[in-house]
Amino acid sequence: MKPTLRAVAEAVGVSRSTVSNAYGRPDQLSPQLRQRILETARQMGYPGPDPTARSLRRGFVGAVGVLFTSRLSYAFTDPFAVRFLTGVAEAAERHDSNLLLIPLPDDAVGARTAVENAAVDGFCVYCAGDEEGILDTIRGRGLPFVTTSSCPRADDLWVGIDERAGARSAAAHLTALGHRRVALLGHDVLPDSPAGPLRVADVADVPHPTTRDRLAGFADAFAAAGVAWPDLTVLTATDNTRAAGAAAVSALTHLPEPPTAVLACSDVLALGALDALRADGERGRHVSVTGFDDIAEATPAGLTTIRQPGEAKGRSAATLLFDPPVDAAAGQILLPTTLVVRSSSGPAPRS
Amino acid sequence: MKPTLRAVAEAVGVSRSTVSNAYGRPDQLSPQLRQRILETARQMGYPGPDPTARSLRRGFVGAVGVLFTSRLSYAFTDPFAVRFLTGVAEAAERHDSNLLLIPLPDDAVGARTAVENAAVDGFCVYCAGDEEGILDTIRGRGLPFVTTSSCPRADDLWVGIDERAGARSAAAHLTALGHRRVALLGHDVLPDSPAGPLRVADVADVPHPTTRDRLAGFADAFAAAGVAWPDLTVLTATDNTRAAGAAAVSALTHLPEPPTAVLACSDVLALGALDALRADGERGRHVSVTGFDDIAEATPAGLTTIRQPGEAKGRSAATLLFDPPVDAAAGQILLPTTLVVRSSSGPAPRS
DNA sequence: GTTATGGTCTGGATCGATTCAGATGCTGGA
DNA sequence: TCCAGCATCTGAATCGATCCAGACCATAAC
Repeated sequence: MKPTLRAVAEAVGVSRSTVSNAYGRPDQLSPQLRQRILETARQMGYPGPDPTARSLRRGFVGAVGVLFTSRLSYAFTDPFAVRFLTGVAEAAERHDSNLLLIPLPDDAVGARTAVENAAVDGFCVYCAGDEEGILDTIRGRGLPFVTTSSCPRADDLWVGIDERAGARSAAAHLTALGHRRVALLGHDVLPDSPAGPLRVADVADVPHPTTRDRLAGFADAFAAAGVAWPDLTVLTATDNTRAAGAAAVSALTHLPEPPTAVLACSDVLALGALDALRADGERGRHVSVTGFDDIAEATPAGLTTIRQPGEAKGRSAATLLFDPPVDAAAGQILLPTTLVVRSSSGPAPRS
Repeated sequence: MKPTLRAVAEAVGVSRSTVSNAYGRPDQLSPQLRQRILETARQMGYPGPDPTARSLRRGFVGAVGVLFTSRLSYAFTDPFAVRFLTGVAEAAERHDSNLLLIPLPDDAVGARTAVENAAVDGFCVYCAGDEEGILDTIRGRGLPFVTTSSCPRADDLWVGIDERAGARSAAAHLTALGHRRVALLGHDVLPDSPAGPLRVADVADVPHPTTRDRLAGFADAFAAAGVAWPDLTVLTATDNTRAAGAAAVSALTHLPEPPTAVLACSDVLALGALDALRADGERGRHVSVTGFDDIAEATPAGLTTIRQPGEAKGRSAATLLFDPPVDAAAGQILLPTTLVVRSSSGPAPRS
């Protein structure tokens, strides 16, 4: 067993306080004594104050938790999530904090205990499924947190974009190009539905807030162009991955009258859609595709998409957490989005 | 202030032990009492046992630390690191552990304290600069760890590839194609050197173990083809990023007799090299480029590279940490590498 | 020769839980 | 009736530190 601070104190013949001070408050004891303590500690193989004991006494941990929905390994499949994380990491670093990655199990109780058991000073909530439940649990612990998806209370910290408006501009771009018969592609649009086309009575029924807002934005623009919600095809993917996107879209290619465009709720899904359409040959090649996020792969793929600042989102979130603004109004940060037009979108073929 | 377990105990009129058992060992008390305790706890707003106090007493934390060199935000710029992390995350998940991402400052003392202050049950060391110093600090804490770069002691846990052999096969591919005048590209080849060509007296002088091994592997193959070490151009990039790779290579394009191939120590550097060469126009387009890792972007870019299993590496590392093999020999896992030939490499132009 | 002043160092309380040996009361079997 | 056996609950010790009020001593000032 490794020696404790107490053992070092006894070995040197001083009080525990003094040894503690030798590490944490060098100005509280003479340099000579400090030197002697550190030296014997080294000889005894004392690794320094135990981090856990220290945080218990001090009342803070030095880590912020980042909450992800579903399996933790999925967190990294979306490059946008990685960019967000990069931003959080950057800010955490500046505040000498570590990052604790916390996967949220799908079941509500599991998610609850995950949040309750995390040893952290605060949370960044990146896209949690059961947003409300999670947030309540965090509030229950009395820890500060920042959300990045929708539904914050007025006094919550939040950083995000106008999802709906962003989606609307992507869709407007397509309506301007003449597209009317289109498919909207999201993941987990309705709970437990299989990949492919789906009947969604009302956008409001979609549980996942981000997906809901983006679909609503798409619908807005098409409504303005005279295409009502029931006339839009909705596709659901089983995951937010390229492969799942491809799988969902491949169901389309067999239709007698396939849509002239696919509007995806994320770039990974959009890239998957492109994969599926290209596999379909000449016919698929003329289908327009738009994404959302503007991840790095979007550029070489020529994907038209909505750009949102990923690192900035993460950075702002962590910064809000570390230095909460005195003014509650400054606790909500709205980041800009931009429509980036590339080669994946073009005029609708006239029928 | 949030109530503590003690407060709940007093409110219900039972001992603290009993409340503790209500949470941690339901079989130790009657269901009715347990129900009553949980109910009052809820009413009082008790968030459940404090994670920090719990880990102090229990002696374990439920988190593994992942150690990265340099700034944490860099950890995510290399897709290969992300894949490794994905693998670690997957295994950690299965063992109900969280991931604590730990950035290692460049200075030795900073790195030391970072390792000493991390509240974790063990470490995955992903590519640490001052490998030896870091490992000694971990050993000093008496915590288990797994390394992924070289220099393990015989009784250390390790998972990795034969870096040198992998690099050798990439280089052999190029020598077979007739390349003799080539440049080797790594990052931080020598400490604090500016981007571009560099004089390296001996490969052994390169501090970064992975870079050293790969350069040595390149050199092996060229030595076998009659090209001695001093005749190989060595380029250094300031970072392991695409941009830095491009910057390092752009210095080459102005040479009267540019190399016919660039062998990079990583795919991101290789992609940067391609960027720089393409910017150079027709001339650059005929320079062969090879990478290392086989990240996702390598495929669309047509990059010839050495594939190593990223997720598997991470998964094996975490698994070794959680279930240490009884047999010390099983503590070293060697993963395979494969040469993947794509369009970025071709025959050397005859001069 | 006192009294401030200030630098060092100590003791004991405390952070918030878990653990384990043992107290208590109840049931069933001999 | 008595005791073993079981389920239930308690108390005190413990995990490994940090914090704070005060003790102690030496020097400086009046």
